[in-house]
Amino acid sequence: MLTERQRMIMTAIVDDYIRSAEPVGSRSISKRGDIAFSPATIRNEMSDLEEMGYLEQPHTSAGRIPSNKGYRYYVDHLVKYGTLSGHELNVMKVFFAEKIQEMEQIFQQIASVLSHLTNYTSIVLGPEVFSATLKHLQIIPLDEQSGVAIIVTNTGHVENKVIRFPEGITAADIEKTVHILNAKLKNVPLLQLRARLYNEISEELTRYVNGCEELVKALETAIDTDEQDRIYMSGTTNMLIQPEFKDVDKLKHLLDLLGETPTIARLLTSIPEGIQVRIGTENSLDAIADCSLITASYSLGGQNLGTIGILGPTRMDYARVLSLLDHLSKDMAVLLGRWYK
Amino acid sequence: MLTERQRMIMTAIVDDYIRSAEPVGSRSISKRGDIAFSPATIRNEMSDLEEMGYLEQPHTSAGRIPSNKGYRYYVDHLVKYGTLSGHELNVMKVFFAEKIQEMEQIFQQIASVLSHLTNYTSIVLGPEVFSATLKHLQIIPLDEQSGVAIIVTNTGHVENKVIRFPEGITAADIEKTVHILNAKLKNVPLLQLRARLYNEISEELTRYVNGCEELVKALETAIDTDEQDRIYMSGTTNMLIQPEFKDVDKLKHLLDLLGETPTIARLLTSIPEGIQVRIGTENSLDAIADCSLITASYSLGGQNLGTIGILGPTRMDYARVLSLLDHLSKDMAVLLGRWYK
DNA sequence: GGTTAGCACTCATTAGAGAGGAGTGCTAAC
DNA sequence: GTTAGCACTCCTCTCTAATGAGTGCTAACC
Repeated sequence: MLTERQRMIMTAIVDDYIRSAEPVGSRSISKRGDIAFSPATIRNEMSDLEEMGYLEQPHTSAGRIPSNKGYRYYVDHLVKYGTLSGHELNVMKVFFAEKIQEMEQIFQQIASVLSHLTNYTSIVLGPEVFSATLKHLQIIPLDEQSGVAIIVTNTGHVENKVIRFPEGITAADIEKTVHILNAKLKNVPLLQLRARLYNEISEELTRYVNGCEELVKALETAIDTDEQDRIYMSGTTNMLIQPEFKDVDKLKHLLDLLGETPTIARLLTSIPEGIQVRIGTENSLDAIADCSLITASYSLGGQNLGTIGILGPTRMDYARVLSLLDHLSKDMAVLLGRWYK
Repeated sequence: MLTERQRMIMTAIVDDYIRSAEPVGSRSISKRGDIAFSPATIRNEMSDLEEMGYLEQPHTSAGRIPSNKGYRYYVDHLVKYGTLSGHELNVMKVFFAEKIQEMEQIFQQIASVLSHLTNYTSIVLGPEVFSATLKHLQIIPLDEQSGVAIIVTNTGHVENKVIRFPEGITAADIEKTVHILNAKLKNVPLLQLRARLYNEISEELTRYVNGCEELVKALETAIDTDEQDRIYMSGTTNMLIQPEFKDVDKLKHLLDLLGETPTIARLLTSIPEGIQVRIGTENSLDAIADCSLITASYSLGGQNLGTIGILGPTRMDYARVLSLLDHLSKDMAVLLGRWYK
């Protein structure tokens, strides 16, 4: 579609604009050395590129900036993954060498490393709890009417919820129920837990225990954990230093959105595996219409576990972020493999 | 110290400045009606008040604004608690009528109500877990080398931590240890748990179980929960709309600080009971040198549990926030009483 | 035909000048 | 003790002109 020269010019414009945040003029490209044409020639090409929708002009006498379509073309055809700098590798090495105590720490730290290295906002989607299997289920009574339901997975993750006991159920009933459930449900994937609770189990239970339907219903709420617990974020305040968010209103919208963990969780879970770049309005959330979201899924043993991502202005350093995410998502497999042992 | 007229003028200046965020001139005060003196007279008084350090002047030909000392005097001697508006009462009524499922929800919601009613940032310090007593302690093995230690309190709070088993300990040993610990430690306040673990218990345990010292040490880390889990915050982005934070650098510092939950936790736990106002540099944190922190502790049955607070610019509506916090902290006692039943 | 030099034109940005106005401090009169 | 009057300060706003980066177009060049 585009000639080689147009591709070179396009690359130059995107690169320059990413660096400077200023519209790029024909003369500055001509002076770069790698494109040995006069400003007039480049102007003609730029005019064509604008007509095709890859560039736009803030006003008649300004340089050009990439349009969303332009960024898309750049990401799809032009960007070259860079190699990581010594500093970057070092920061990651230090991080991966650290002794990790808790699962959650890994993801919080990954997010922290990402935002520090990029000066953008990082979002990490931790592994789905549901891919884990049930290790142990327990109800610990607090008083006559209520107790804490606790679910432990094989990964060491603990979910807990205060539940209210149904009327007239005895402590012995509860104990019996839990005992039966444990025997039946051990090592069952959490994902299937709900279905199993309803189909097989509850039928059998009613034979032994009075009023256990209510109890099972209460238990169900405990496994119904929120997706938002999987979200780890870091560097949200880095948005402040981006010139595209000088406007306080726009900034507030953005930060408010980032505070809505459930929305962010929904956004990240809806993204397919692999490395993905969503530019501007491709995200269909108004608040991040000026942002790009780059994500990379990480996996273990072929199974997709979660996603790490960077949210920055559309004018973000795609090359660097892409190579960083690529590298880090692969390292995570190693790290998690070590953890799960 | 101050004459009645000076106090009136002081009140007028603070009130006006809180409303307008603009330096207050002598003429505008004279026109208010409640102070029937000419601008010249008021100018003389203002000059005296400035000399005493209660007012300052951004530049020679501007009006006066309250100094930190001025705000301090205002808060200590001049402010009158307002009565809450119908709207405010209504929002709170709706909130308190809501069915609360989990303890944590209460505090998150209180924070949310506070920030929405005030348009400032709210911070809630939840009750100290340590004031609760141990209901149940358990170790659920994940594999040969590790397991999850779970602690349930009488309030339904659950703490959990992955621990590594000491070398050579058997499943039976672990079970025995947990059994002994439960018998010994049930209903012990968490605060005393650590001491009891070391003094009485571990001595007795060594008689029965091999290598249990290591296990106890691992358990200890589980009760060592972070203060930061007690912090609930809402409305941090409200800082953006305050004119005192037009400066992006200052704003970033502030938001970064608010993201450091441990620091915030330390700040709030260091504040004495009752209603407290900390103005500007009284907080000794650079990032909130232009902010005031108003806090009110809440209690249940005479025992202090935690704190609710509002962080806003020093130019904040003290009267409204004070009466709101006063009211809400008292309501919380009722709410928590109902919860603990 | 592709490339380039030249030139007129556009328009955001900046600096400077001047007017306006809010507010003060001081003095003198009430 | 209070107030009117007045000179003075200094911020803010607006207007203007200059600057300059960048464009589009045309005509010449290879």
